Amino acid sequence: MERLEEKFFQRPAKKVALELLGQYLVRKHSGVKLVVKIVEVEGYVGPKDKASHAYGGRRTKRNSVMYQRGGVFYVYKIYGLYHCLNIVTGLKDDPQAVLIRAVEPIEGVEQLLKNRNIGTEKNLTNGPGKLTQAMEIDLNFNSQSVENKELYLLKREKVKINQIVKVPRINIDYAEECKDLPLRFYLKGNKFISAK
DNA sequence: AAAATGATCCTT
DNA sequence: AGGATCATTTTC
Repeated sequence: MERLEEKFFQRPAKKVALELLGQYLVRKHSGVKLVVKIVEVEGYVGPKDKASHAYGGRRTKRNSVMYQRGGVFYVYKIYGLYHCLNIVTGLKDDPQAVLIRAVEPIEGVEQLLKNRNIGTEKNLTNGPGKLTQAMEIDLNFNSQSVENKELYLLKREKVKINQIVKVPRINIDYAEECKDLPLRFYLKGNKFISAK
């Protein structure tokens, strides 16, 4: 199966976000292979996006990865507890990214359950912090290329536009007029969409 | 140097 | 509806 290369991500975040739905994310870790399908994403679209870490061209130790070329992972720790997985999009010095919000388990469910220390698929990967815990994704992947051996994406059939729901993003109440922008996309009817 | 803040999750 | 929990960011 064909992998998504850096080139795929070197386009506007909104477009990349839409096309990421239905694609597979693969994690290889000490001989175990985990495969999931991306079912929910959010776009963060540059310096004028008040919801973005890079709003106003802000550049800090944490978000500096967003200014790299599209096709590298942006992983950060939130609330001191959880990790969020993003993929940088656009060209160098254009800070855009797509946040992976929810995925559907395809392969390696046993290991995913074990990593989350729970017994059922309910609440297994339906949120950004949950999926990173289930797949053992942490700061080690920050600024790594999508073209690496332990975490990468597989190209799958493009999802039809009428199966995609477009709504405002979540938990960005501070973003004022930007908070109503429809940049959260998910697969209609999928059981692994994050709460709310 | 100190205070505030989360692109969240879990329990009540 | 509120608490956990702490690295990062912002403020003084």
